[in-house]
Amino acid sequence: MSLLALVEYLPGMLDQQLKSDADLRRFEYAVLLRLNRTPERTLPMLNLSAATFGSLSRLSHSVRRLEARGLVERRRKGGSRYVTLTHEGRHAFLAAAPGHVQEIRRLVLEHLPPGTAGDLAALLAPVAKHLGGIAPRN
Amino acid sequence: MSLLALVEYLPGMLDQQLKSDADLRRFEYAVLLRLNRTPERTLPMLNLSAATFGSLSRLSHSVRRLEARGLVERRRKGGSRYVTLTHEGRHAFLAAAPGHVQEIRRLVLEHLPPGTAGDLAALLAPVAKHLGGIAPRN
DNA sequence: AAAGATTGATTGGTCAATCTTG
DNA sequence: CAAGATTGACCAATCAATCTTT
Repeated sequence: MSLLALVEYLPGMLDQQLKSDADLRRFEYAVLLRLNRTPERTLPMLNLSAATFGSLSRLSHSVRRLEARGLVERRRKGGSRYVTLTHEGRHAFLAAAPGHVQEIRRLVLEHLPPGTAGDLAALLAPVAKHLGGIAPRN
Repeated sequence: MSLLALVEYLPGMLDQQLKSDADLRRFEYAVLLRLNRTPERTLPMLNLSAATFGSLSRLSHSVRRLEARGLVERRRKGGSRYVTLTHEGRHAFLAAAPGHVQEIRRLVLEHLPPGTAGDLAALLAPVAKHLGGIAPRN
């Protein structure tokens, strides 16, 4: 039940913080984060959708908006579409990251019994793995 | 990170199951559940919104739809509005519950290391309590 | 035809403004 | 006026249908 409460509360609260501090949705932040972690700051849509836990359709809409804001660029190459983080996008991500990490710390990590973050990770890792395995790939 | 993955995946998957098996959203299910647990199957909007982790506005929209489907009724009493589960609503809930519980078991509980469900609850309880305490009451 | 990606319609949620009752 | 509740405009996610490149 606590897990379900978290699942209900957390997304909304994280969204609010990101929106008011950086004008980004959680999902948009995840897109920028993944691109920034990648050597060429570039990924094909399909990989990006897997890395962000989102459907291709959701990603496509989201990337269109991010491109309109100048935070990413798209180019076609073969049967795939590559998305690249722009300088402006990188700046937006770097500006948003500390506040967001801090918010997660404030909302979650600080309230775990001391020293149990690793235990929590160990419990949830197999669940996350399973969900990732059966998630709808649309 | 596993927790964040859960928070991304779970809601969508639970919604899908509920929608296809019972034509209900997660939040609507929560509304029916709470009303069903209550002696007179009746609660004022404000209490119901707290019990379902939702804003008053969200609840209001949601209850309007549920009423249109005959699953709940509303009546005004003093400064408050009371929502009551109808027979039809109770049936819908009872029909949906086993499948939903089963889905949670299948997605989450079965993949926790055996005997650790209690540990997980112990870790997350203070976090859930904190989030409940600072959740926006709009 | 298949894989990758996009689009458009619909719908649920959020936010801010508003209504209603005590 | 304050508390409880509703409304409407807007935005993002979902779903199904479609387009494009190999």
